This record gives sequence, C-alpha cells and structure tokens, in this order.
Amino acid sequence: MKLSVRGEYALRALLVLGVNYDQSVVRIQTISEQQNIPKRFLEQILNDLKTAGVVESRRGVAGGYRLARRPEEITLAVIIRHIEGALAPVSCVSESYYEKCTCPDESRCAIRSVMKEVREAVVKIVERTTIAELCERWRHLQQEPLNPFDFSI
Amino acid sequence: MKLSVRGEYALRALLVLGVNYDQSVVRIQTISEQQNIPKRFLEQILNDLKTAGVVESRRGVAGGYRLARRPEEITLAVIIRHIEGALAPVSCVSESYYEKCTCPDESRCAIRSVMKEVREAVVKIVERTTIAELCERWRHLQQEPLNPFDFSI
DNA sequence: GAAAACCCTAGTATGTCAATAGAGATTTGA
DNA sequence: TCAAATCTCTATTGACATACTAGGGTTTTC
Repeated sequence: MKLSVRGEYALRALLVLGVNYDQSVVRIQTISEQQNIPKRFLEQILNDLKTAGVVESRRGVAGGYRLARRPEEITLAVIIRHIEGALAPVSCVSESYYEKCTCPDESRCAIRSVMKEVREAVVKIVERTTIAELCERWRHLQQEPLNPFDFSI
Repeated sequence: MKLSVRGEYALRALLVLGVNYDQSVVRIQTISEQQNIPKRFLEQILNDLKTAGVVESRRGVAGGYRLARRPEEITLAVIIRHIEGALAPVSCVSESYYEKCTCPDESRCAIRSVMKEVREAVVKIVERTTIAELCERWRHLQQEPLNPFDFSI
C-alpha cells in the first residue's frame, strides 16, 4: 500500500471532520487552511468521499461537510480502498481488486505467498483503525510537548 | 508498499537465480522464457540489480547472471528498496527515504503514527524473508498438487 | 437578490511505467 | 582469428496517472 497525496489529503480532511463530529458541518475552506490542502483539489476529494458514503454535505451559505457515519464506524481500510484501490502489494493477492498475474503458475508462486503475508499485515492494521481511533490519538498527541527537533531558527 | 511490474519481475528473476544458485550462470533468455518476462526489459532489471550488488554477471557466449551473495543473505527488503524506493506508505515515516510532508505538525500527526505501524509491519516481513526462504517455499509448493481451480478447458 | 457555500466537468503540466530499439563490448570455441 | 552469443549502455516512445487549476453551475441563507 502506497498512499498518494490525494489519499493523504483525504485522511487529513476526515480527521478534521472527526474531531468536529459533534459540531455542525465544516467548510472546505476551513479544512483547506488548517491542513495546507489546495482548496479546489480538496473539493474533488470530499465530493468523491461522498460517493463512498463516508461524508455528507450541506450546500448553501452555511454549508460544509460532516461525517456520514459515526467515527467509530469508519475504518481507514474503507477510505484507502476507495481512494487508492487495492491494499495488497500485488494485485494477484488482492481480495477486492484481484487481477491475474503473468507468472507461470500463480497457485504455486512463492512470491505470492509472501505478498499474502504483507497484505494480511497491512489489512489487519487499517481495518481495525477507525476515524475515532485517529481522533483519540490526535487528542493525546496534542497534549504532548512539541518535539524539540521540530523547532527551527 | 506497492510492487510495480518491474519489481515483480525482479523478484521472479531472483527466485530463478536462487533455485539455480549451485549451478553456473543463468542466461537472461532462459529466465525470460521461464517467467514470461520481456527479454529486453529483464536485461535492464538485472543490470540494475547488479549495481545494487545483488547479482553478478558473466559476459560472452557462456554468459549469464548469478546471485552475487548467498541466497540466505539477500532479503526482499534490499531488493524492493532498490527497485521501488521506500517501503513506507507515506514518505514522512520512511527511514531510508524520508521526506517532510505538508501537514501542519508532523511530530504530532495522528495519521503518521498509524502509518508508522504499517511501515513496521511491512518491514518486519520483508526484512526477514530472504531469497533462500523464497526458494524453500517454492520447492514446497512444487510438491503440492495443482489447485483444481487453475485448470481451464 | 446577493453572497457564500458546494457541485460538476474539463483541461493541463508533469512525471512514471513498461516496454522497445539500436549499437557497443566481451567472451567462447570452431 | 572470426563469428556468434551473450551482456551493456543510452535513448525513445506511448500510455497512463497524478496533482492540480479553471470555469461555470446550483443551492441555501440572510
């Protein structure tokens, strides 16, 4: 699994929506500024997440986005699969996006068996991690002091 | 980690070289035919793996490629890092290919902390898996009967 | 009815990927 | 010694994806 910039933006935006879940909707503009994401690009991404049923929107002057379901119900797996496609390192071990590969005997391919392990390891993490979990981590991290390495003169 | 076709070919070629480690060199032509890999493309890949010190070559009429080190000493991690770059899903959690990301506070990024876990899980597998291990699995799988689903009329 | 928001489609610059191509260098062995 | 087989090096190509940018449209509120 490699995350594109688009996928990264999606997760960052959803984290913001998660943190503000109890509030009303959040404007694209706000997310864009908070997270350094190009506004017009973010529009597309959020719109796309709407088709996945992850967020919902309100139009008009008091409009914006919010999560369509409870943060506990939205896993990273669902988001990443929708934005990036397969979680597996090669498509011949993907469950959701399987494609035959060109190797002589897929059913007895040694590489495939290792790639299955990789896939399992990745899936295990992203399927158990929800937006709620992300928010919790975020709240914890906010309470920690800044890492001194991150200060620059 | 997503494997490109190039990376897949590299692993398949190295598996062949691993299985034939005790023999003399193996010709590109042979690997290409056995593994359904375009010959000219495979040339590039093997040449590239030479610069990584993974294989060595012999030129001329009895030429070909062989592993430069014992199969036990070559991990998938080394191969994949050389061909594909970072193992990490985002470059801000990569050790070998770190790059700063655009998020407001990297040191306290919740997404980053999950991505670190993913990275660790992937690295753990590919760093412990060697060409020798791959060969062993291959030999085991060869002894198994063909999966009936793979027969087609 | 005007402003502020989301919505939809299209375009575009850049880069990557998977080859393909051509010509050169090295070795063997007849 | 020469021809054939092999690896070596560099360049090019076509297709596609990525990360935006742009323009106009629709909906809602005040």
